[in-house]
Formats: sequence, C-alpha cells, structure tokens
Amino acid sequence: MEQLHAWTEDPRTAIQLQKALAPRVIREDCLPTSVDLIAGVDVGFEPLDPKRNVRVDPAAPSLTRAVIVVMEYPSLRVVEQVLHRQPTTMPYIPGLLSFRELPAILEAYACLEHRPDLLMVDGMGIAHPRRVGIATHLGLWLDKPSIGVGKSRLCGRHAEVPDVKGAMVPLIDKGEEVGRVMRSREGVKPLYISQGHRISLETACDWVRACLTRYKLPEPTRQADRLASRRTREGVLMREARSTGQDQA
DNA sequence: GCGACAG
DNA sequence: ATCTTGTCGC
Repeated sequence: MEQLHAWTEDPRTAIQLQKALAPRVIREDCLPTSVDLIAGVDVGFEPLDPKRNVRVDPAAPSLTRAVIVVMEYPSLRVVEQVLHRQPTTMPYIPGLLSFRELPAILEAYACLEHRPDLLMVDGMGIAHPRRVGIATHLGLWLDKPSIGVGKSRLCGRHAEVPDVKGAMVPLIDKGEEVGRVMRSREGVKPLYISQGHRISLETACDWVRACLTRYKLPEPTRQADRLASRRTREGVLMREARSTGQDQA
C-alpha cells in the first residue's frame, strides 16, 4: 500500500521499484462519471548559472520548473495554473524520467486548489520498457486517472501514420499494444498516446482528441508547455501564473 | 557486444 | 530538456 510512494534516486533501485509498481497499474476505465476538470502537466528547466552563456550543458546545475494547468471541459478555459521551481537533483536517464521530474510535479500539485478529474502528462504512460512512464507513475502516486502524451518514441514500433488529423496507428512493444501514435495535426510529428493509470487506451485517445484544437498538442499539455518552457525574465513568470508554489532557491 | 533512448 | 535565426508555407 505504501510502496506506491516509495522513493529513490539510485538508478538500480529505481528500476526495481518500477518493476514492483507495474502490476499495480489499472488499465481499465476507472474515472469519474463526469470529467469536468482536466489538468495538463509539464516540466521545464532553467540554468542556475549566473553566467548563462554560449552552450548549455544538461549536466550543469539547474532549476526544475513544474507546471500544472487546470482546464474546464468542454470549454477548455483555464481555471487555475500553478508553477513550482526547485533545484534539479537527478540527471536525465532514459527510462527513469519520473525520478527526475516527479518531486517538483508533486509539489506543484499540492498547491492546486482544484481537484482535477484527469491528468494529461507530457511524456509516456505505459509505453515504457517496464510499463511505468512518468504519466503512469504520477497516476499511481496520486491514485488519479492519467494519460501520457509524448512527443517522441521511447520504445515500441509502429507503422507510418497517415497525414490526416485524427489518424492513429498502434504502438507495439514486445508483442503488446502499449499505446497509439496519433496525428494531432497535419504536417507535424505525431503524438505518442498511452494509458497512464485508471483508463483504457480507447478512452485515453478519445480525451486527447477531444482536447485538440488547431495545434499539435492537446490544450492541457499545450498550456502547461507554454509556461514550462518560457524564459524567465524579471519575474514576469510569477506574475502571469494565477497562483504559484513558493520557491526554494 | 551494439544500437536505442520520453524530457 | 536547452541554445539559436532565418526561412519556408498556408
């Protein structure tokens, strides 16, 4: 029961933890009768160096910026935004992304005043080598329905996706369908949709499509992405966010 | 052993 | 993820 909240920063232990979490993921629809609030989750990084110059090396100290945008469905109006920053402690390791980004996301989530019915996370759900991508890990931790919306492939193979908005193709890994590759918009790279937790693949794809407008990313993720990757400049960021978590550094 | 590899 | 200018196309 409490293993869902176990934590580590050691790569080897993290992999063991993922293997223990995998069988606890619910892949069937287990969400509210009515989904009225959808949260978009994304993370960005900003160099901590006073002398941010020429080349940025990913290993240099930085701040992890987690953003959560809550939208009302079906109006897709933003009802709340939270931005939280804290020192980055773990490096990016393919397959262990959640161990690098979850801490900041959880802090941001704790600042929310609204209770979203569904989470759309920038990254993979079960379309992961051990079936526990960041969307899944977050869903398990919060025991909340979640969907993974990735911009590129982590694992699995798939056919070419027709260049027609809404077209989908299965994403197969080790013989199982772990997600679907969707053309969210013509002329752009497709999205990698996968179940996070407490949702079926069909329903996950339905929600992503329901949140698409004229852009590549579904609104929840697009709005969160805007704030997460926006360059900081004289505190403008903090003023634009409706409410924010208090900083540490 | 070699290549692949979310953000 | 992050840096970075112009440029091609609807």
